[in-house]
Amino acid sequence: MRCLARLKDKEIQTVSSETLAKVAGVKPTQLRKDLTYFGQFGTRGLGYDVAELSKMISDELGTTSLQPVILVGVGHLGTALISYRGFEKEGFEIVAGFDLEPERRRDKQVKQPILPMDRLPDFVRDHKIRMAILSVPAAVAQEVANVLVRCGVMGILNFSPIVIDVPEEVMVNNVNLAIELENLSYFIQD
Amino acid sequence: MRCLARLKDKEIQTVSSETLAKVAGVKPTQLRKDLTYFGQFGTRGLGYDVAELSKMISDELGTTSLQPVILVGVGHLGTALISYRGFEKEGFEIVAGFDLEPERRRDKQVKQPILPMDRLPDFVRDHKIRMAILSVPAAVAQEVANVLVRCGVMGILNFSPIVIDVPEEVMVNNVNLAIELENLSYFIQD
DNA sequence: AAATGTGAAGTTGTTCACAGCT
DNA sequence: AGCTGTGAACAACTTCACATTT
Repeated sequence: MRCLARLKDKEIQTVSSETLAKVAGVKPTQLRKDLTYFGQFGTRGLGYDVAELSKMISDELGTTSLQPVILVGVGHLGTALISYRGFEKEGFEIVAGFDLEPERRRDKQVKQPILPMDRLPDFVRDHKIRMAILSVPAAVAQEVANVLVRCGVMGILNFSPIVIDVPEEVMVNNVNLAIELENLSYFIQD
Repeated sequence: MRCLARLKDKEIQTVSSETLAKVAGVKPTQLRKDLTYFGQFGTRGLGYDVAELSKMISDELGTTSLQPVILVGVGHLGTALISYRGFEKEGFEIVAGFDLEPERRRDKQVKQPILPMDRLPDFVRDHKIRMAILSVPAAVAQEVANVLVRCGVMGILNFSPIVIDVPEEVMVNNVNLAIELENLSYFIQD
C-alpha cells in the first residue's frame, strides 16, 4: 500500500509485478501469487493499475476509517509513541494516554489527555476503543493487559519484553526493540 | 533467553519443554525440535537444566560483550530510543546520536552526545561501530543508509517506513509501527 | 511416570516454467 | 513483445507419534 501510494504521488498509473516487487522488497512471483488470492487485477503485457490495485487492497483490509486507539504507560517510550505522527496517515489516532501518574512531568507537550488508570474502563466503553498500545514496564504488563481485556479491548500492541497471556480471541502483536538488535547482531557476525 | 533469565531469578533449576514453551509463547514440540539443532541438552523424564540451556544459547548467539551502536535521527522517536533502558540489559549500548541539527532543543536530557552528521564517518571508524539505529524521516532514510553503509556499518535497525536498499552483505531489520497496528486491526475485525 | 529426541507425516509457503492475454 | 496468472515442483517449517532414556 505504501509503495502504491508513492507511485500514485508520482502519477504513475501502471506498474509491473517486477517493479512493484523491487520497491516493496519482495520477489515478483511472490507478489503475483499473493495478489491472485484476492482475484485478478492485472493486465497481461501491461501490469497492474496502481489506483485499482490500491483500491482493492484497502477494501480487503477493511474500513479505512480513522480508528481510535489508546496508549497505556506514558513513560519514555510511551511519550514518543503518543507524539508519533506516522499513525494518522495509516488511519489510526491515539486519542488518549493512561498512566499511574498522569500528572508526572513530561518534557514534551502531548496534545492528547493523559488520564489516570481508573478512568480507563469508562473511556474504553464510551469511545468504543478496540485497540491499545501497551508501553508499561514489564513487571506490570500482564496486569494491565488483563484490565484492557476485561474492558473489551480486542487488540494489543505490546512493547514490553514479555509474552502476555490473553484469551485467544484477543490479538497481541509484540514489538521488542532489544530482540531486533540481537537479531541483527547475530546475522552480522562475520 | 529472557524466559530462562526469569526462571533463574526464581531459582528454578529445571524446566520442561512444556513449561518453557508456555511462557515463551510457542509449542513444546517446536521448542524441542529447535533445540536439537544445536545438540542434546535435556534429560529425559526431567527436562532442561535452566543454567546449562541458557549458557548454550548465549554461546550460540555469540559474544555477549557490550556492543556499541549509534542512532541516527534524534527526533521524537529517536530521543525515546536513545533514552530507552531496555537495550543495555541485552548487551547493547547506544554510544552516540547523530542529527542534522545536533543543537536542536530536546526536552528530555539525553546522556549521550548528539553530534552533527559530518562527524559520523570518523566516529564509526574510531569506535568500530557495526550497527546503527535509523530513525530519520522517510524522505532521507535511503540517503542516510548509504552513508552508513559507506562507513562500514553492517547492520541497520530501520524505523522509517520505507524499504531501504543496501548491498546484500548488510543486514536490515525493519520496525514499522504503523504496520503493526494495521496488522492488529486486520485480525480483530469480527 | 515423566519427559526428551526424532523420523515421518503433514502443512504451509516459495519458486519455476510456461500457457495465455493484451 | 511483455507481463500476468497458475499448476506443478520444490523447499521450509510444524506437528505427530512414539521409541528411548532417566
